[in-house]
Formats: sequence, C-alpha cells, structure tokens
Amino acid sequence: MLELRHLKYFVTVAEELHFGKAAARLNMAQPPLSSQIRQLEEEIGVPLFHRTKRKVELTKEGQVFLEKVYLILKNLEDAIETVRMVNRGEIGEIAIGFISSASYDILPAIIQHYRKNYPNIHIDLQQLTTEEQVKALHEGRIDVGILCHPIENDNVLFEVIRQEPMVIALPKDHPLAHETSSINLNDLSNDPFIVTGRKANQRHYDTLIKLCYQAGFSPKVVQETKELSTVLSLVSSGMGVALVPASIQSIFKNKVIYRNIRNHPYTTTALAWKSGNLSPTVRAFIELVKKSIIPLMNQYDCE
Amino acid sequence: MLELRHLKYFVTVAEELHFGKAAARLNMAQPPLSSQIRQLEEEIGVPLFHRTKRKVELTKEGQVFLEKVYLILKNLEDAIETVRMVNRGEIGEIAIGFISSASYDILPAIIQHYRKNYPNIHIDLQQLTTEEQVKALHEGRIDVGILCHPIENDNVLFEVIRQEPMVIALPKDHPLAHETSSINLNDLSNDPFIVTGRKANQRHYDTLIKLCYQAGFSPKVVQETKELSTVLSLVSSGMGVALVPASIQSIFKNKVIYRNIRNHPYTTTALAWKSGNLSPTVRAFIELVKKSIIPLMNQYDCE
DNA sequence: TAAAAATACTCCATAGGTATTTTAT
DNA sequence: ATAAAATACCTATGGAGTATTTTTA
Repeated sequence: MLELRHLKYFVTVAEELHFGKAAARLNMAQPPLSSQIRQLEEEIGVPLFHRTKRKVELTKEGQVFLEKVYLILKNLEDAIETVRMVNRGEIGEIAIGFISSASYDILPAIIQHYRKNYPNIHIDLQQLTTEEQVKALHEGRIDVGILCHPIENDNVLFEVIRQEPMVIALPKDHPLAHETSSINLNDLSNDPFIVTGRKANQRHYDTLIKLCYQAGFSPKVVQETKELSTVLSLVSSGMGVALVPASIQSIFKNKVIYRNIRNHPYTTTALAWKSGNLSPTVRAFIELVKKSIIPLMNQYDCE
Repeated sequence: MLELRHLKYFVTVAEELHFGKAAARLNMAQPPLSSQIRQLEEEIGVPLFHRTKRKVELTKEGQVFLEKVYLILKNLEDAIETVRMVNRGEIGEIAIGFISSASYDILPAIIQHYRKNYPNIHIDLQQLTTEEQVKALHEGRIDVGILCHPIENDNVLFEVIRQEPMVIALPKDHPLAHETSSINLNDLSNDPFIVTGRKANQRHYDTLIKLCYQAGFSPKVVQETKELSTVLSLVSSGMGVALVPASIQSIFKNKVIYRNIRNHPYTTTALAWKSGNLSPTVRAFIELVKKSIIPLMNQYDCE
C-alpha cells in the first residue's frame, strides 16, 4: 500500500541521487530505503530511477513525479497548518449580533481588540434586539450575541459584560436639569417620555413601564424611535425626557443633561452563545471578551 | 508518523460519520479505525470529530481538513496517472531530426501514425543533415534522427527504415528520356549535374562523385541548391540532370523523367537514437516506427 | 579495488483483529 | 434495551536493522 513514507523517501533519494546519503538524511539504513523505493516503483508500476551500482539518476517519469510530489507534500503541510490556525481561531468567520445600545462603546471596544488579535477572521455584524438574537443564535444565523441580560432560555450560555445604571436624559431647559443630586423617577410623572420603539425594542419599553410603575405612575409616551441616538436627539430638542443606559452619556454630552436615578436601576449587557460544541473561532472570541473586554467595562458601580 | 492511511481513513469516517460503517467500507474492524483516527488527531494536534457514543460529527477543523485532504488525495491519484502516461510514452515531447529527402514520404508517414497513437506528445521537427543529426543526438537537441545510413558513430543506435534505389532525373527533352531500359551512369558523362549543396549536404554530393567515379568519369556540376525539390525544379527546366532517391518520383512526375540506373546504386534511410537510457516517449516512438512504418516502406527491391 | 546498491536474514513495532466495556438515547 | 464508540489485549505483517554480496567505474 502506498504511504506518505514512500513519497518522502522518494523525494530525499531524488534530491541526493545517492541511496546511502539519502538514508543518512532520513536517519535510517540504506537497505530498507532501497526496498521502500522499489516498493514505490512497483506500486505505481513505473521505474523512477535509473540505477547502476555506481550512480543513480531520475527517469523521465521520476522527474515528472518529483515535481508533483513536491506540491502534494507542500499542500499537505499547508493543510495541516491551516487546520491548526482554524483550531486556534485564527482563520474563519464569526457572525456577531448586538443591541443598538452596545454600539456606542462595548461593540467598538470588542471589535477593535478582536481584529487586532485575529486579523484573518471575517466579522459579520448584525444589529438585532435581544429577542431576535436569541432566535438567531438557535438558528445559527449568529455565533454570539451582545444583548440584554437576563434571558430566559436554556441552550443559551452567557457571560455578563457590564452592569450599568439607567440614567435620565433631560433637555437643557428642563426644571430638574440643574439639580446636583440624583432624582426620583416620580418627579417625572408628568413629563412626556421618548422611547425606542415598542415593537423594535420591547424589552427597553417594558423596562421603562416597570420602573415607572414601581415609582407609582404610568409614563406618558410621546414618541417612539428606532435608534437610541434619535431618542437623544429628540430629547435635546426639548420634546421630552428619556430613560437611557449610562454609557450613552459620552454622546450628546453638550446638548443633553444626564441625571442619576435615586434607587439606581440598572441594565445588564451580556455576551451570549448557544450551548454545545463551539467552533474554535467562537471559543476564541468568547475567551478574548472575557479576558480583555469585561475588565475594561467596570467603570460603573452597581450594587 | 502521519501516513496516507490516516488521510484515507479520515475521509471515509467523515463521509460516513459512523465508525462502524466506515470500518466496514474500509474492510477493517472498528477499533483499529478509531485508534488510527485518534492517532491522526494527535499527530496534527487538532480534534477533527465531535464524538459522543451515539453520534459523530465533523468539527469546524475537520470540515476544513476534509476539503483539503480530498484535493490532496485527488492530486496524488492524478500524479500517479500522469506518471503512468509518461511511462507509456503518452505525454511528453519529442524532438525529431530528419534529412530533407525524408520529408516526401517517410516523415509524413511517421508523423501521421505517431500523432494518431500519441496525440498528446508535442513534436519538435528539425530538418538537419545526417552529420548535424549525429551531433544533435549527442548534445540532446534531438531525441531521434531520420538520416542516411551508414553512420560511423558508436553511442548511436539505429534501425534501417528503408533501402531505395537512386534514380536519374532527366528533363523531358533529354535524349535518354524515352528509353525504357535502365541506363548506365557513364551515358551521362557529358551532362551537367544539379546537386543539393556540397556544404548543405556533403553526403549526397559525395555519393554522386563516388558513383560517377566508379562509372569512369567526373560529373560536371552546374548548380548547387539546398532543397531536393529545387533540384528537380531545375531539372524540369532543362538545366541538367540529377541523381535522386527513387521515393522522390511521386513528386514532379509529369515534369521530369525518372530512369533506373543499370547497377542499382541505392541509398539507405535509418532511424537513429543515442544509446543508453531512453525516455518512454522515445522508446515508444522507436517501437512504433519499427512496427508500423518500416513494413510500409518495402516498396523497393534492393538486392 | 573501492564505492555503492542489492540481497539475505533477523527482529520488533505497530496495524489490525477479537472480546468486552461504557455510555447515550 | 440497544446501538455505537472506547478500552483491553492479542497476533502477525512488514518496516527497519545488520551482515554480506554483487557490480562497475
């Protein structure tokens, strides 16, 4: 039976054109090398060397075979190296889902770090709500999700990336805009609220309703938008107030006033993935987020 | 040590996704197959299958490896098939030298037969004198030569292709043109002779001189040309007579009269090649000429 | 006659077999 | 309960070693 051994021995003898020297290079004795080469020639049914007792040379067939075998052995080495890179998560592709609120600091931080460490992975980014991400994870449309915790789903594992306070965004001319202490939500019971769309982001809407309910009132929603940045844009125009995660404060800083809330409600962002066998790419991504991103995200204190 | 065995077993298991069935297809028992696959995984340092006791599936790495291994095994098969074709002389190239007088019937017959049997061999044709061919054979510029026998050279082997009479070409209005019996060369002792160039074809020139000398006169050479066809063209114009091989009679038949010579001088065309190791292409060419061409060339009787 | 491949033989590593166990469904 | 992979252990083929012969330049 033809084996790689035969091909490697053949290449060495073809390079040395001397069975003794070739055997030395292969760290073996000359007779078994001769026998393996003879076996190779019988296997493919073609003489590869002209031998006399004095000198060895390649036949025409041997010359042709040598070129081909070089390539084959090279391809095999490359294949193994490629597979090892795949194994280390260094080549491949990853589809990442994220909620819009992650796009202001968590997502850029992750992408920047990840691309630096794994430059040959193709990244497919998809902005999706938390619920859409859970579905997409199951259907394999995304490999990992950056979403709102908690999620009520077995088969999905997660790691909390960050807990951050919810804050109130106020127009500059709002009566509460210049207080220094944190405010009570029920101070806003008569204010119009701007929210990200009920349909587009059920969870955010539900959170607002729940917090206001706990504060003893039902919020007056005047406008729904799709993007969080649009919410803030409308707040800055004086249309109303909004409940937003603290990390958004970096943006619209000079047009909108952000105020902490008395009882410190918070929101949790997590990295999620489907339980079961992870591809090396996904495993490496999760490890990198755990090791490099989560430590960076401890800027808010939420007890 | 990684062997082809491992790759073939891997492909089979990857196709069946079932160690038992794969082992059956490979005509072996399941445990050694499992052990060989495990060995492969350890060798390249990467898991290729997710195994439970109940089902087997390819890892991401395994999927990538499978594609590459398919190609590698295919390339190896192709390489072996190519080498076998080289061995049968079915692919390659051959450089053939030939004397101009062979180009009228021997060469076309050989090329036609050869191309029909070996359509994938590239043929390089070089018109050369006999002496040039002997040199070219030694220098490896041609693989075989079609030339004038005899040749005084060891290291060159040959096979006679054809012996043919030398005949005299006469203009239509020559006094001897309408005799039916063969003529004596010395009947032409006063005729002007046209020859292929002394420099271009020393051997042909020498033959003429020798035959005339034996007939008791020295020929009067009025013109030298490079090509045999030019000689005949000049004969037809009435410029003189010429000594030519009989096989040329098919050409210029209606413009020139050909007459046999009393004592039947003849010329011998042979196939020649360098002694030593022949490439399969050359070996096959020589065999084909011996078997198919030489029998066709027995149209002249030269005893 | 000297260098190098082939031959003759010996040995042991390991590919592959058989019997059995483990485990997931 | 059953199917399928893993484990344990055994066998024997053949790859590789040593000693020697053959050959030709």
